[in-house]
Amino acid sequence: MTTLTPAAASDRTGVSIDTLRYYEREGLIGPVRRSVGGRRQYTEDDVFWIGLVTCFRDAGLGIADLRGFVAILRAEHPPQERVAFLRERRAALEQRVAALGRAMQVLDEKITYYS
Amino acid sequence: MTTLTPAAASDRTGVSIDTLRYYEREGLIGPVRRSVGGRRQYTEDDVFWIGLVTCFRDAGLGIADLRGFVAILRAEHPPQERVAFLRERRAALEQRVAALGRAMQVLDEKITYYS
DNA sequence: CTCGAATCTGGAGCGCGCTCCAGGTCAAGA
DNA sequence: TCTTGACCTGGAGCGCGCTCCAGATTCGAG
Repeated sequence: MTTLTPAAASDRTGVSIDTLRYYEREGLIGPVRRSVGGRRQYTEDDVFWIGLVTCFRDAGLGIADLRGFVAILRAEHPPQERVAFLRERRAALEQRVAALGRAMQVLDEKITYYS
Repeated sequence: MTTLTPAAASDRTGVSIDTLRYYEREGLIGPVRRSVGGRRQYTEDDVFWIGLVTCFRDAGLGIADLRGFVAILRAEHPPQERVAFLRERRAALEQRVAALGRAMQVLDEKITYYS
């Protein structure tokens, strides 16, 4: 199976090498397989997962939130517990969207006013 | 004209007294009028403005962003410059909404999967 | 085999956005 | 007048999310 060096994984994901190691330390990704010499070998699955993490980070979730997300998806949990957790997270995101909507409305008012 | 003490302004806005003073130091609000003895006296206008700041903070804008916002609205700028700035800010917020949408979609997929 | 680039680890440093603290001032009630 | 509590200032401290650094190790090209 073909794997990626840290530099390649960084290029593919747009996440810095330092941050990749940080995420791994924090348990958000991996643990990533190592070569005999101890170098990291990122798989396609790793890259995909990093993409998910990035997606949630971009959406404003904190490291702790993501740790929770990882925990729920990785460990064995009854489906209903997972669904409950996921719905809760979704609701939180909706709150954020609402906050953004309010701010955009204020901007729109100002834009109208100055136009 | 009736004014509010720091404690009252904090109650009304939901922003801590420390944070109100911090915002003032950073130029996001005020400068707030003072009593003879040097205590702050918040006006209704101040409270309203604090509401705006809070709205944008909740939407995820940084202190520096808000300083820019304040500068554009307070100082004399040609309307078209203000509008350009406001539109730019609005576009940034749309980006954030899009990021949230992507994250919510991922959650929805997982929810569907586990349901 | 040698050299240089890439990677490793542990830990320090940094910018942000507050939050807290010490030490002093002001103001309203008993 | 005295006390008590809210408020003042300047500055330190903190949690987050990286980011950078030193010093050692590994690996591929020549």
